[in-house]
This record gives sequence, structure tokens and C-alpha cells, in this order.
Amino acid sequence: MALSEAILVCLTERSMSGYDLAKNFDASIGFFWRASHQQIYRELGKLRERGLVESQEITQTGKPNRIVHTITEAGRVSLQQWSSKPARQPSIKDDLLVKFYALDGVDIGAFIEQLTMRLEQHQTKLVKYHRIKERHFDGKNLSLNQKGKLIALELGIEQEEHNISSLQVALEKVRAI
Amino acid sequence: MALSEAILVCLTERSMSGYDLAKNFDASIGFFWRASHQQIYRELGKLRERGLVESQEITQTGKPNRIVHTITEAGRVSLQQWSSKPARQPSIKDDLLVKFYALDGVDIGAFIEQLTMRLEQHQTKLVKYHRIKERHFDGKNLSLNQKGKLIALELGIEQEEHNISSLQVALEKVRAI
DNA sequence: CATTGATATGCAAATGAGTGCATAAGAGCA
DNA sequence: TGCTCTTATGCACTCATTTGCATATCAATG
Repeated sequence: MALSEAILVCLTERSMSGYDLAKNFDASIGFFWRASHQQIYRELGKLRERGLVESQEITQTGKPNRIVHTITEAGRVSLQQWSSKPARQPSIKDDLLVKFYALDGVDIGAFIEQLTMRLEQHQTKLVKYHRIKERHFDGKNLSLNQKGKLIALELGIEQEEHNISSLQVALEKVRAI
Repeated sequence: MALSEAILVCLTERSMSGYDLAKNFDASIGFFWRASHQQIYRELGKLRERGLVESQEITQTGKPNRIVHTITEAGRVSLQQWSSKPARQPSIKDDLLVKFYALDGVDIGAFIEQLTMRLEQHQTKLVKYHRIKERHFDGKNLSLNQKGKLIALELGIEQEEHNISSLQVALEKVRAI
């Protein structure tokens, strides 16, 4: 439900095309909220219908025209209203946890491999987050907006560090079985 | 996609009706994988069609008849095949993280309230997990299956402990803004 | 006696999310 | 010349999820 809000949040920073948004998602808010470009385009259409963004076509030669979306005043108001509504608690939905629940039915070797893969994914993420932090938030005086992003990023870093250590422990336990 | 597998996993323990499953979900695997009773009933129908469960109606007086579902051999096979396929990495999708990304647009007071609520939810969960652990996994010699569940539970406990401490830190940071 | 709650199942509709396919053109490479 | 990559947008379909409704009865509460 908050995909539209995530898009609006991105647009508060600067106006963007759907393509830019898709890339921006990959590099920032998308760490926490993955969305394909199709989802983004569809959502942008809805936001336009509801008057929360304005869209302007920019003619280009050679490539398809860019459609640049700008958040409207109504969009900012709707974003603020959303922000003060209670957040729903996210559901976890992780295949690996379900597999722990059926250990006597799983191929332990394959399972260990999956755990190892997951461990590597977390390590990759951690490195990425650290890089972003060093590049964009290195101690300078930060705006309110940047402070918020930094907190989110640090939450992400701590999360990944925790994931890594607890997965390592779990792996040892599975290996010991 | 793994809702059907989560149901099959539950049924490996014992045969259950849809109602039992819905309750069981709340008390065990549902910690990690929330599902409404409608989803469960629909999924059970599909599993029956695919021959992965068998359903037997038990006549009851006064109440609607129970339909008790039992996992079939084909179900066990399919479960094992699933278990050795790579697990997809879960996406996070948390409203609160999106709100951190738009701190200059949010009502900080309302946001702090939401963070506090979330903190309490994690504390409640932690207590629940601890209770389950003490009741069902207190040191005795455990079956392979129980060992897996225990690891999952301990992952949950560590996760919640981590969530609590990192949320507390984040809360302090937001208050200091 | 009326109301509420627990047991027990399920349909229908709407929204949400995700996957696959299609288009269109320049730019670089072999 | 053909191949692939990048830019840029979008439709159509399917699967997942949520919400609301509907039914039926026993037990307990007031």
C-alpha cells in the first residue's frame, strides 16, 4: 500500500521520470522497498489520476520521450496525512523460516547451501550500505531529511550485521545436527 | 507463494481442519507467516485439487462438520522438492522505514508515537516467544523436527531483541532532532 | 430470554504485487 | 550487418492479500 507513498517521497527530493524512479529505487529507498519498473509506472498513472503528481512530457530525439513527474501540493498534503497514520506491522514471510519448521523433511545439504547463500546476500548488502553511508553521509552538517535517511541507513546496517551473526549461529546449529 | 508449503508443513505434524490450521498458524509458524482463514481455506482447496492433501469430513452435531485434511505421500514429496529449491530473499516493506526517508514532511510527534507502538509490539512478541520456548522446548531431548523449530524460535527471539534495542536507539535519535 | 462469543466453513469483490511480453531507437562491438 | 546494451514507457495477465459478507449452532453471560 505504501508503494505510492514511497514514490511520492522520492519525488519530494526532485522531479523524476519513471525510469529515474526505478533506478533511484534500486539505490536508496529500494533497499527497503523493492519495486519493478512496471509497478512504478502503474502507480505513477494512479497518482496522476488522483492529482498527487503532475506529469510533463519532454521531447527527446532518438529515445522515447521522457515523462517527468512532479509532486503537487495535494501530493505533499496526502503524504503528510499518510505519515501520521499508524504504520502497519510488516509481515516476515521468509521461506527459510518455514523450512526450519520442517527440518525432518528437507534435504539438509541443500538447506545449508541456501543458508550460506542468504548469508552472502546479507554480507553484500552490508557492504553496499556502508559504501552509501561513507559517500553521502560522512559527518557533515546534515539536513533534517538527510538525518532521517541516515537513521534508516544505520537501521539497515545494524539489521544486516545482526542477520549475519544470527545466521552464522543458526548455520552452526544446523551443521551440528 | 510458500503459503501452501507452510500449510503442508503444519500438516506433517498432524492432520487438521482449516480452522485448526488458522489457529495453529497464529501460535507457531504464523509468527513468521501470517495468513487469514480465507487464504487458508482457499489454499487447502488448491492443495486438494493437486492431490497433496486428502480431506475427510467428520460429522458433528450442533456445529458445522469438520473437514480434516491429511498430507498425502505426494504432498510430502512435493514438500521435499520445494525445500531443496533456493529460497527467495524476502523483501522488507516497512512503512516506518519509508517515513524515515521523508522526515521533513512527517509530523514528528505522530511518528514518535508510531515508533513507540512498534517498540511495544516487538516487546510483546519477545515475551510470547520466550513463553513458547519455555513451554515446549525446555532442554529435553528433542526430535530433529523440534530442533528446527527451536532454531527458528531462537532466531525470532534474537530478532526481536535486536529490533527492540535498535528501535530504542532510533527513537532517541529522532527525539534529539 | 436475548445477546454475545466460540466453533467451523466458505463466496465475492477489490486491491496489491509480480511476471512476461512488446515497442522504439541510438550506440558500441565483432 | 547483426547482436546486444541502454534508455524509456507501457499493456495484459496472474497470483497474492485483504475485506466484507453469509451461514449455522452450541455455550455462556447478563
